[in-house]
Amino acid sequence: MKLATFNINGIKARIEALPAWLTAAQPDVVCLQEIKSVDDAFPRETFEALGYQVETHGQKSFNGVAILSKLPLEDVTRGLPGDDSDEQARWIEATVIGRRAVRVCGLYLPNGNPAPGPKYDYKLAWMARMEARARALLALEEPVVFCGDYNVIPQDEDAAKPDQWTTDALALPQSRSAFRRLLALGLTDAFRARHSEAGHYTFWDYQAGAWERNNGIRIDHLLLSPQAADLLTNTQIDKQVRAGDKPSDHVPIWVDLDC
DNA sequence: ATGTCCTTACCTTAAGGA
Repeated sequence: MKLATFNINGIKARIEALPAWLTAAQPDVVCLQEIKSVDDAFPRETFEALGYQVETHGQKSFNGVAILSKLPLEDVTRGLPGDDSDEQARWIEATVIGRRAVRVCGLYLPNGNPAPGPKYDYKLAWMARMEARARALLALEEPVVFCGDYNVIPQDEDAAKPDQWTTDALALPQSRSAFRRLLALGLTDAFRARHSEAGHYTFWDYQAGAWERNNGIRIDHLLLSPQAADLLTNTQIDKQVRAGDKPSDHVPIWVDLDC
């Protein structure tokens, strides 16, 4: 089962680049972030024609997540538990029926800038809610994958220029600490488990020639429950997508699970 | 380097978010 995550920065703007990557990469399951679309406006037919079931959790203008899957999906749920007043569309779950059933959580973690401030408070509260949800799913002792745009640079080696991020919500100690708490639950950062060296990124800002200078950061992650980690056979970042026509500022990252 | 891109609304131009 090839399972990917991709922050597309607007489904309308990526209506050519996303199908092109799907056709080339052939993932079984894709979690999308920042679809920036309400459910009714999502161009589902484009992806159904490529063989994908489409489940969206959108909102107007901002945020919005979706799951595309060539394998059957069951028990789709929308929204991160823990705050009924939260109206931001940043979380979707589904069970993928492959040779084994895998619970997939697609997430778009709040950016949190400027920090300190209410946006940073929201980020940290959201991460605490995610920790609680992860704890509940881990108790099932089944394969679970938490994938998406975490808006967290886990360590300095995950940024080309870590000095540029020291006061940013993506790299502040509280953000990194909350990310480490997820790992401490028993989750595995799939990419870091297979690639120990520095210099692998999933995001390059549109500004200031970040791509041309390879001034990137690694903020898109797939965290695996122990039962999913046991099935991990491969994981890669599709960096070349950033050099394509009309690219997102993020690129896809994926895992292969033996199931 | 105040450097770009996407979306929406106040819609041929600016603002908010990232």
